Amino acid sequence: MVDLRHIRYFTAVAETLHFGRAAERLHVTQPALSRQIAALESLLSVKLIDRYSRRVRLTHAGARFLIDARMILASVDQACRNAKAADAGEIGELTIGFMMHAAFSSVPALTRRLLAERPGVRLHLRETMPSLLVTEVLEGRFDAGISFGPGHVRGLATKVLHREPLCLAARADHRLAGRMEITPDDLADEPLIASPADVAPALHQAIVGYLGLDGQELCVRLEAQLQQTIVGLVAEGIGIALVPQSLRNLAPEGVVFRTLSNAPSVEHILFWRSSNGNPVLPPLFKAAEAIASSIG
Amino acid sequence: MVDLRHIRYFTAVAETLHFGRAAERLHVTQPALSRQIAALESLLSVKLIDRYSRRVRLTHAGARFLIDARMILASVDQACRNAKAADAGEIGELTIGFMMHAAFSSVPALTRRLLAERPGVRLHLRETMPSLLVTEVLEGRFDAGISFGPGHVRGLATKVLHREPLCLAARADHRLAGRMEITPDDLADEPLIASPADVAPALHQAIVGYLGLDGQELCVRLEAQLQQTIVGLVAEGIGIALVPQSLRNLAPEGVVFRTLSNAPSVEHILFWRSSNGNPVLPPLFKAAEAIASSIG
DNA sequence: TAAAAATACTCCATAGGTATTTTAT
DNA sequence: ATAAAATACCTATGGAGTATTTTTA
Repeated sequence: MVDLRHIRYFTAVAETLHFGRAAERLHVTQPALSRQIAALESLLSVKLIDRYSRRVRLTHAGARFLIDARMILASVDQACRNAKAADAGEIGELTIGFMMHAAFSSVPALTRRLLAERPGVRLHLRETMPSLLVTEVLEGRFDAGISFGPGHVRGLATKVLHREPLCLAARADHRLAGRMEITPDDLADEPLIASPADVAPALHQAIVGYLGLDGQELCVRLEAQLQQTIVGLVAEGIGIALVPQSLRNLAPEGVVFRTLSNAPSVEHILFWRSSNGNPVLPPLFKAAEAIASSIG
Repeated sequence: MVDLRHIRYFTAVAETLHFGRAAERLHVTQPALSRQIAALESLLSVKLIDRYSRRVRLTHAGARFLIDARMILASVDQACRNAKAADAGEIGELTIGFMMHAAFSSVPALTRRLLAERPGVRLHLRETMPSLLVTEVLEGRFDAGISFGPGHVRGLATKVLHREPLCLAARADHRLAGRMEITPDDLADEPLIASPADVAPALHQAIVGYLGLDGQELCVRLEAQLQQTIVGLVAEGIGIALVPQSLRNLAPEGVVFRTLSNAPSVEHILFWRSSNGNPVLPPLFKAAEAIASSIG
């Protein structure tokens, strides 16, 4: 069976056209080299080298084999380096799922930093309904997720990526649109549009806490999973909402955003399965730490 | 040093994800396989496989290495087949030099047949001054040449490819242009344009023989190496010429061709260095024989 | 407890080394 | 006569086999 020794030895002879010097280059003796070349020719049933008493030449088949042999040796070398690079997280693939509106805040910051640090990494970004994110990460289809905190889930590790205040989203003709600053009292009788508690517990909690409804049910006129859907409904005049500030980036015409006094914040949390061994995860944590440290 | 055994063994384990079954597939025992995989990981300093007590999984580095490993094994296989194919003349390169006007007769016939028989062969066709052809072939820059017979040259082998009669080329306003058939006597006093004897001995001999000038000097008004140059000079009214029939294919306006009674023929000869070991030469001979057998 | 991989130990196939021969210039 | 590859013969590395142990689900 042909093996790399044959190919290495052949390449040395083909390149020097001299068994003695090739043997020297390979740190073996000339007879050992002669025998291996003969063995290779016998395995292939093809003469690769013409031996004359004072010089050596490649046959046409040998010239062809040299081309392939060099390619093979380069491939083996590359394969070894690739394995090391993959182990070090320098090349590889990473799939990140995220709630959609993070596409305008934490996702670009995180990916820009990771790719700058690891140009060999291929990222797969998957906009995903928040309700599915944790499952996808736990079951290994995503390496990491970004949402408003999955809470404490066994087997998940987390890191805060980004923090942003909530603000009021209302249509321009709404009575609160004229105010410069909004207080919880202003919102007391207003029916809100919001996500269900189970979809975004942290966001829900921030809103409930801000309104001072300890234990009371939040009065929700309409539920939607995605923040941009909520803003869309605000634009239609169906209600008002408390949404993360970054939603300004994708608001439709006619919606205004107003600062809340003592505004509560929500966090974008990066999370991953603790047992996930993808070597690209550590560089991702590092990128996450770097952008988290720039939180105000 | 990594060798193909490591790569073959790893691929088997990676594909079965089971050391026992992989060992069976490889016709070795499980401990031998385990040791070789461990040796590979140690050579790379990278863990390629995660072993659990009841199942085996690839690490990320292992998954990367599997991709490369399969490619390497396929390349080795291909390299062996290429060497055999090159040895059999099924793939390879062949350089053929030829006198220019053969481009309209023997060259297309020969190359069409060779390439139909050997689709993997790459042909390099080189239009070449006849005076250079023999040297190029003898010195190995061309594998074969096509011309009007190089005569007997030590170290060259030859094969007749094509035979064509000579005919008269004259300008339309020449006195012989009106004749349907020309005899040697008609040409007695006419100064001819022709190639020097050393450039195309066989052609020269055919003309001398036809005119019945045993030993006498051929009366040549003007010499040129290439037949198409000669026809060009005929078109300018500088003289007449006896040229191979295939020159009709590239005659300029105003030149007519007239049949010679008992016209002599010249042969297109394929020749090559007898010691040239290019495995594509035998298929070329075969193609040459096939088209030669269709000579009238 | 059992399936599956790792380890311990032995053996031998084969790659490599030394000395010599062959070959063609 | 000599440069260079092949051959003969011996040595020893390391890959493979058998038997056994370790590991964890």
